[in-house]
Amino acid sequence: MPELPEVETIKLGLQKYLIGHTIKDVKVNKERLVSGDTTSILNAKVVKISRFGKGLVIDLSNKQSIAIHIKMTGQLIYRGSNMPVNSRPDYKKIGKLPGNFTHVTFLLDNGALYYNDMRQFGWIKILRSNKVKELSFFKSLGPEPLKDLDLKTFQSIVKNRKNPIKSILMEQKLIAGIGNIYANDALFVAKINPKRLSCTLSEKEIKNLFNAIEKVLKKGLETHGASKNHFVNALGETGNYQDFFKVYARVGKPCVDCGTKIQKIMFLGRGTFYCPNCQN
DNA sequence: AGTATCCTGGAA
DNA sequence: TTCCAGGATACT
Repeated sequence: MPELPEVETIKLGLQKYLIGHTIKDVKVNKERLVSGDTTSILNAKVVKISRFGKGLVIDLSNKQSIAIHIKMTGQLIYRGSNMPVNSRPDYKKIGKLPGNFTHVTFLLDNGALYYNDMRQFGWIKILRSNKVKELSFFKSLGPEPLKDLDLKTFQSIVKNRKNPIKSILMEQKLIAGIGNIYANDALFVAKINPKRLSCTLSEKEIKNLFNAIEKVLKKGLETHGASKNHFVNALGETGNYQDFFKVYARVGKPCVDCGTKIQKIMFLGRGTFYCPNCQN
């Protein structure tokens, strides 16, 4: 599921409900997904929640942190102790918590945070706050779009390589946070074929792509993420970006610009969607 | 650059 | 029953 807009949406929700609250207990049902000492965060207060690429970091008052990557099917859902669960609008989708896929539960002084992960690809690492940046995932992250990725940096990333442009967009070491959905849609907005080698892009195309990345990520943020599959926000509610997909998951449907049928191919091991007319 | 891999469920 | 799924990594 989750790419930059989705993880950012979760982050904003967690900030709202967790900051200033104390972790009273941690229950781990799937040891494989968790590393570090869970007792080291008991009675610590949540002071800060950050996102780096598709990763989340919860900083605690005792200089410990919880680093989380939810990968494909992870969910972080908060339920306050005073929320009447059965009446929640998301209850039908999420159901009882903890549920079958709840692998970790953080009990707080104001409720609980549940980590669900059907495919169990995600991870939660508990460690000293000053060690987070040493984790290989965070250490190797490239610049953040909408933040420290400027056009000049983007140009040098693109020009100096002869990889397919789609692989560059999705490479977290080069640019943080873009995954398959937003890579597909950004390439469509910029009218660039996903297979094009990056070094063959003109100045104009690079600029268009840079703007397209901003545009689709901002739309993703505005619509609170894409909930085609498992993504839900910190309250278990779905997002709306799936209603604005340009090409992603729209195989056989008409291109929003020219009406040509959107094609799907397997490329770089991922479903790749494009308009054969607009994206030559 | 391509493929297998960690898992499970839903769609075809 | 087979294939596919938005991630990241470790191989060839």
